[in-house]
Amino acid sequence: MGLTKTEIFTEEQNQMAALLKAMAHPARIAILQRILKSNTCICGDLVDELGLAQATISQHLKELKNAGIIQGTIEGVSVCYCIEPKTWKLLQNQLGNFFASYKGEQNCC
Amino acid sequence: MGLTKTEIFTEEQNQMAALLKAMAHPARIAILQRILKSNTCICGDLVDELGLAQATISQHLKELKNAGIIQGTIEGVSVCYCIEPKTWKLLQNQLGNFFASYKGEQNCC
DNA sequence: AATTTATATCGCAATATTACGATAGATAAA
DNA sequence: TTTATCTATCGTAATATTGCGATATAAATT
Repeated sequence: MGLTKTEIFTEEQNQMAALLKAMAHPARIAILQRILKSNTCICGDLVDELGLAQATISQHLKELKNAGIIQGTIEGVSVCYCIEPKTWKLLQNQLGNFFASYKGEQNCC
Repeated sequence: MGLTKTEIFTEEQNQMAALLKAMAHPARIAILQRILKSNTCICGDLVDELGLAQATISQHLKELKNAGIIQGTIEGVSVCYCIEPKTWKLLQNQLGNFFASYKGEQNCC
């Protein structure tokens, strides 16, 4: 096995899980924080800032890009990464609703 | 390899990644949704509702419990799971701040 | 054209995850 | 006490992830 049974879940559940999974790594959190911090986009400064090899960073960026969380634009020699607004807001809403649907402490546990 | 280099990241980055990772599976999203939906706690109804084997569900519940997202209380023969309010609110805040720190579309990508 | 610079991809090794059958443990019911 | 019920754990197979060196690609500079 080792293969998630996506077919038994809803589209929404699979999508949310995929987006969370793309974010669920400290390096990718750090990359996103770095993009968010600088108002402008981020190129390969990441390799110097995080303590990971260039190949590894490139792989993490690819995962964030594949998930649709960031987008990259070629800017001469380097590539310019920034947040993909559409996905960002979608996930923000989904998570917002999800967490807000918790109605406080119950009386059973 | 295959081992995340947690030592080069901040405590906050590692914690957030760990919590997101615990949620980043459609079955675990479904479990959480089920707990959230019913105002009371949830025992083993999950095995009938989701299309996964009992051992698999138990494993997913364990992961959510280890991450501190849910808690389980033994209730006779069955076990009663519900949200762990502290972790829930922590993650809610962390994610809220994280997503809110995006300052809209920039001019470079 | 040759060189430098920035990023992507390949291939690999180590480790982690997912799923499940089989089985164990623990409480309730008969 | 025996049986039924519910959940946890073990063991295992299939697959995925993480990290990196080596190498490829592609644009800019000399």
